Amino acid sequence: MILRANGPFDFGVMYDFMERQDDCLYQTRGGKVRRAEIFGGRRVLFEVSESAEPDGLEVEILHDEGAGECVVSEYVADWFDLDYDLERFYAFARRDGRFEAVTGEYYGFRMLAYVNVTDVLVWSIIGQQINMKFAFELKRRLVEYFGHFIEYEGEKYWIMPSAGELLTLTVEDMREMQISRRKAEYILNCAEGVENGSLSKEYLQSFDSYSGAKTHLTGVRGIGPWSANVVLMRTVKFRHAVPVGDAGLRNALKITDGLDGKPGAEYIEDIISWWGQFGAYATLYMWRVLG
DNA sequence: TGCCAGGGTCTTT
DNA sequence: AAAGACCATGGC
Repeated sequence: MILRANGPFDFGVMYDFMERQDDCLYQTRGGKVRRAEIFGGRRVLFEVSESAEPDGLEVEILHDEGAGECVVSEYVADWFDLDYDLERFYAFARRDGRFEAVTGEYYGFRMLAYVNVTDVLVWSIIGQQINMKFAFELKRRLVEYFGHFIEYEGEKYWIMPSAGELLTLTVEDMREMQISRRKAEYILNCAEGVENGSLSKEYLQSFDSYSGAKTHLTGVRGIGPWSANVVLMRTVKFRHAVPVGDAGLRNALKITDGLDGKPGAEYIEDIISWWGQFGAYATLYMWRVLG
């Protein structure tokens, strides 16, 4: 089946981006992306690739234990953020010189969302203050510990464990994976929140204001302003959300603004205020400045 | 080698 | 309110 985006979309640009990540929950090969998921206990493996039609993508289900096309297409649309009116961001970006090069080079690039709230919470904790390569390795160890995968054509496609399963871990279990003691505590704390509903996707989506949701998230131990904004940006899709203090964003601003050193908090706050409802996409494109 | 990495909490000034 | 210590470890 073919899905179409609300405005510009370039699967090739997305693929190049995804290829450079090392997320164990999807696999890139030969221009196609494969992912296994579980919906209501039914596992499914699907493949996403370039479509013949412009601004769209092709979805093919390779293995299905009863999830159905509808659920998968909804998932993919969410994952690639196909519903966002990207042209509106581009219209804004034309008034900010920082984006001149990147919006041209990466035209049709959209946010790669985290559909699964447990996934984004774990990532926003593991990803705190360590290099990305190591962070992806830690996530891989955590995921593979639970042994959920679909095997297809001799390859394993891993599935994120549920929050309930994460709760069966101890801090010591995660220490053996080289996850720090603090982060292990944070992960358990967040898994508990997903289980009891205080961090469920439904609940986070029920906030009608960005600041209300942010206040709720930062009240959770282990979730600071950076992590809260990662969750709000990439899962709940509040378009104002910017991971304040993000090292990549600061490095990018240093380049685009020709600064001598990294910008301070005040400097960034002013820019975020200017970006307004385009903050999330502005951040994504700023990250592309770094290559 | 030493600093940095897509930070956060807890303790001290 | 703001600044510092500490966490942990790999990458470059």
